[in-house]
Amino acid sequence: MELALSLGDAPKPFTFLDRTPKVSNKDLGFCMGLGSGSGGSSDDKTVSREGDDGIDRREVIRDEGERRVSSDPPVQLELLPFSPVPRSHPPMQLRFPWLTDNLVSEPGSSDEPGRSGLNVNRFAAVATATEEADDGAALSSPNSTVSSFQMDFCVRNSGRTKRDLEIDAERACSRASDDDENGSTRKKLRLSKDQSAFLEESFKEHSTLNPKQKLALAKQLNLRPRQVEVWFQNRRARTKLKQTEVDCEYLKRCCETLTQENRRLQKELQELRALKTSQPFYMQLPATTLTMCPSCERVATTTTTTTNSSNAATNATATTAQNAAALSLSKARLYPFPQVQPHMHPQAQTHQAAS
DNA sequence: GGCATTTTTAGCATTACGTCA
DNA sequence: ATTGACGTAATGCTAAAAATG
Repeated sequence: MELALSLGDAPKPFTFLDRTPKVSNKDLGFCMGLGSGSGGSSDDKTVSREGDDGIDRREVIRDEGERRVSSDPPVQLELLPFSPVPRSHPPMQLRFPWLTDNLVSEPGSSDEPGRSGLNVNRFAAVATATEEADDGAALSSPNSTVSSFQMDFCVRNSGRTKRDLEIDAERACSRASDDDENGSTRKKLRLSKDQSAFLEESFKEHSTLNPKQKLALAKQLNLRPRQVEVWFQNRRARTKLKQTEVDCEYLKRCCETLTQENRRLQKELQELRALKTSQPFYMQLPATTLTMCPSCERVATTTTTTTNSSNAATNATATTAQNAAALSLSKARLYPFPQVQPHMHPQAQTHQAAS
């Protein structure tokens, strides 16, 4: 049994969304609730320096949390595989922003019929996020595409209603503001199923995030970059733990198998010893030994015959044959490793061929 | 280029919160 | 209503890598 778990070492673009054009009409996947924040204030921008230092980062977090509620309808993103696309709703596609080649640069210039690429600035919440990302991107990467990406998603119907998502966002905001009042209390926002599902899908592509990806993901999910970062850290830890459990289970089974095999071999050895004492001709068998070729240090098999027992062997041909068969079977069982091929040194081979 | 210092990041252990039976 | 178990978000610390002077 072998488990292959690729975690993807090198950062690379998420590819599962690259495939979306192929399944564009069938759809992708999960229903994503984006609680839209209110329009970004100038204050928001001043504090969106995630990464400058820990303190500043926490400040950003607080401010972003306050923004989490809006009267704007939340944007729902369907990510459930191949769910039907209601005609009444424009087709959407949630893309990772760093996949610029997939993005629709201008509304209406979509390469896919029926898909309306929406400029992120059309949504107040996203516009806010863009402003933050501009700051963040400017810090993390001067050539970052984060600031200029345009998210291509539209409102879609899903199992959850818009109101549900609004309630989610309101609850999150209410908790956040309560915490802010308390000051010292630890915030713990439970991510929605949709957010988790999207993060999960992202994790399948990348087990680690670069700053650009982190920012973009945070924007899309309306989370703080730190939350995305933490989620990935915890997710990696869970993966590792799970893998450890699997490995442990596997080793346990190996151990059990080997213990059983050991018992069986011990038993067989006892039987062979009993056979040896009861049948003295057992010793007349040719002995197979392993020797090391001195020149190339490879193992070779040699067979020697006990010469002084030839008569006895002749007299007991049948018995010896039986013993030989039993012994060879036993040897095969005793040493279930890849057999050492009889080795002959190249020089010896040429010599033998010549003679 | 080599070195010292600072910053960033991932990993890890742990804590604390939310949910559920 | 309470409680304990569990899952998981969040925190703090460390070491290594990367960036900077």
